Amino acid sequence: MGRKKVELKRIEKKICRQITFSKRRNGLIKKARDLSVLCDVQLALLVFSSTGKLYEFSTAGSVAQILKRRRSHFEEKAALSNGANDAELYHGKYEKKIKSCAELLRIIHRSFEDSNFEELTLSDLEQTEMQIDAALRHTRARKMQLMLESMNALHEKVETLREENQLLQTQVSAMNNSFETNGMVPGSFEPPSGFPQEQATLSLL
Amino acid sequence: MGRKKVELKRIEKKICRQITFSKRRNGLIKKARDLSVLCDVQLALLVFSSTGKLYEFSTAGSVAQILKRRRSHFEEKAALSNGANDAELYHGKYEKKIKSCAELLRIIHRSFEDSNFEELTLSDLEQTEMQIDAALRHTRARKMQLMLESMNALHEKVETLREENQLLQTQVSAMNNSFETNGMVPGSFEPPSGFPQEQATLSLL
DNA sequence: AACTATTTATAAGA
DNA sequence: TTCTTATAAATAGTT
Repeated sequence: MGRKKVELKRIEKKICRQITFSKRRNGLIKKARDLSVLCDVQLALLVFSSTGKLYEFSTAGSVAQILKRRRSHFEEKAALSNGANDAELYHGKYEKKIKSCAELLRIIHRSFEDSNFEELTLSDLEQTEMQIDAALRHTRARKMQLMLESMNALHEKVETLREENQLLQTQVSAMNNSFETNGMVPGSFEPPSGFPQEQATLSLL
Repeated sequence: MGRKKVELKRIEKKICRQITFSKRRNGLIKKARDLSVLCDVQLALLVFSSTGKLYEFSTAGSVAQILKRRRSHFEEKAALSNGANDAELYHGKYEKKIKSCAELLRIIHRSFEDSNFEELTLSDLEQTEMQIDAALRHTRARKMQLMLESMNALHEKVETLREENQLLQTQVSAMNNSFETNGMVPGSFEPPSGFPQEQATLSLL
């Protein structure tokens, strides 16, 4: 629609490309807006120019809302094809949980790769979103718990070793003294250099 | 562009609305594709029909890729508007880091407590959302890094102490032997019970 | 940025 | 749904 027909291929002249981009981007956004008004639909349009600039348009106030809705959409689909329920996910036996996790991953994967979204209904979206979010927090919390337990165990180990060490050092000193008071050659069993008192090195922890 | 001009308002007749939706949706996608080809840009288009069906179009293979790029985009933006850059955040001085965090918290607080919360535009809020989300992931990543560093340091400390310990034990044994060969009372400097060999206790770590 | 000759999209009808 | 076609809208090249 112009003075002459244009080929559908990248416009080589940079200036022309930029001008066309500007014109057509506005046109596209106008058409998107018209569509949303005329047909009462929500939509979002994201455009990255060749220079990396981002142009966004959406009805529904914000692109984020559309993306959220999109996420819910997929989550619902996942929920429908999901065999595992809450109880299994959170209170089941070990095998069940593992199975559920694998299931969950599989479902998530499928959700984001499949193309037949048409089969989804909207009824349980919110609930599914909550479930996945809960699963995420659950996983994170468990991870943190394990890490902290591990660190506590390490701290205890360090303390135990340090105490044992101190006792041994005391012993060595006492024995050296004993040697001395018995007129023997002292010093031969001093701790080798490179093993100092080990007291102020743990500031990082 | 049709037999007559249409008003820009919701089409009331459902049948007409659906037909128009179908036509214009296709038109919009075609225009989007043309724009991406002619001007060498990446874009994504998400449309939810009034019946809840999702229609997606994107260049770049998948919508997910565009969304990922969008996320990166906002993260960069957040990083730029944040006084501290990556290097500063990770290797900067304490004060700088604290300042950045305090700044962030202040912004978040302001966002949620100000009486003119209502006056913020949706795009403001969306940007804030993206920035906070980026900060969250940043914080999590940093936390993990520090925890893993800390655990590594602890493991090293344990190893060091264990070696030192072994050396001391060897010393004590040697000294006891020395006492013995010199006809003195042995055993008085044996390690007290409760300090066993400490060899197989670290399976957890 | 504005103009305008053309092409393109599409509303209504079949 | 699909096609047809009159007409509205978008826009390529120009100024």
